[in-house]
Amino acid sequence: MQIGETAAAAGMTAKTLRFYEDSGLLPPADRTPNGYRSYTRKTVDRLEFIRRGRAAGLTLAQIGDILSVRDVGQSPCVHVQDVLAMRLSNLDAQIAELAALRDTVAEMLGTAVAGDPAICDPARICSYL
Amino acid sequence: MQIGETAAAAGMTAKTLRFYEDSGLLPPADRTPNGYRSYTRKTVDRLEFIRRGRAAGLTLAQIGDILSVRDVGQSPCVHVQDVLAMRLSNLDAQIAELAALRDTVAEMLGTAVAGDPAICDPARICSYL
DNA sequence: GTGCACCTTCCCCTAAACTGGAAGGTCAAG
DNA sequence: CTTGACCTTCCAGTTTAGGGGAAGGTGCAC
Repeated sequence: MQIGETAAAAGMTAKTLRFYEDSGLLPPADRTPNGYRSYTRKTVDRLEFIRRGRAAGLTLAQIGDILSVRDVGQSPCVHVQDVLAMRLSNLDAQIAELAALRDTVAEMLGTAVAGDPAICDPARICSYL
Repeated sequence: MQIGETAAAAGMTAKTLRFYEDSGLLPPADRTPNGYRSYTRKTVDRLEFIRRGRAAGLTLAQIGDILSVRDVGQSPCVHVQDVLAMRLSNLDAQIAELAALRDTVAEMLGTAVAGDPAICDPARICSYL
């Protein structure tokens, strides 16, 4: 597949794929004789993984860490285990943090819905937030 | 109050206040005869509102929308509800993605632990770390 | 009258994750 | 043979939320 088709399949632009290659999230693409990048279905899978990570609010660097561990397969390497364990606890911490924020926002929203808009005092802005 | 004192009262820096003024989140400050910006307690309230919004993960643009609705004399409550509801559903989606990713990583870790660490070649497998 | 801590504007810098555009190569269709 | 849709590299700009630091004014204490 050419870059545009691959990008479209993953819901991205060709620019983004080149950017990911430069950033090390994608390995240097195979080239056809004319110099065009050539991709396979596996690239689309990888891009979708990246997209899900981005949707989860991970940085490209964090996603890259996970991918690079994934790239060595199911290696029994102790260091890989360490990295994975660390990623896992980072993820747990991040989830806990977001969950706490979620509760805070839900509470703000609860207050907002419970309040009578007519009573909202413009001078104090809005006491919900 | 001078800018530094006001900023400190809101847990911010003077730079941030000037930036908020430039960004339209604060109205152009009153000036003392010597040209210094002069603030009142109301400014601190506004800054604290901004800080709470930021803590909830709202962008300055979203906070600015809420403030500008209030600034034309309308109660921003309904708008605040909308923004908070949207933020809440963003958070839920983000948490769900992170949880799915967490499972993936946990599974990778399970596979890694199942292997035999003794056959790990640190020079080859872990060189990218 | 000199420090010192404030304040002012101005402009540049940061990181992350792209996006746009220029200048040019490739290829199938009409 | 040319048009149009692709592709290539490279360089530059955008956005978010400020931070750094220069060059200079102000005001109070000693």
